[in-house]
Amino acid sequence: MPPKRKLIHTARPRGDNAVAAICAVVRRIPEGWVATYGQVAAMAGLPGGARLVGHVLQDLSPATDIPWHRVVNANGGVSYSPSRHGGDALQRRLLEKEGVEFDDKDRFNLERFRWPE
DNA sequence: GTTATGACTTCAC
DNA sequence: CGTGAAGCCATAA
Repeated sequence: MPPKRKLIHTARPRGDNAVAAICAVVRRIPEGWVATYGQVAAMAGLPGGARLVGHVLQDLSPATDIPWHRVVNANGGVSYSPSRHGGDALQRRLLEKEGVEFDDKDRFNLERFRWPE
């Protein structure tokens, strides 16, 4: 057994560890439900890591089995950005296919579709 | 090392 | 209900 490491004063996993934690959480989101970036971050043990969640999702392979489209922002809507190259529109389409209803402001009832855990 | 940017959030106005 | 500022963390230049 290697000598004990000098110091690990962080209870918050970083790096690959964080990526794995985030993926594990997102994978648990049931079909027809959604979770916010902040919610996913908190569940992964990364309070305040909402932006990190976004970066992780952007790095995912296009053929990933992770339901990335069920991760939305705190306004109850899809986060639109030019850097997504249309992936944002795809996200909305996938959500609608799973039963999430958008209003004319491109938002849905977060209280109703938010993953309860 | 610093600065700028981004699939974010929250609070003040 | 919209806007702006500050906080947050990783990445790119």
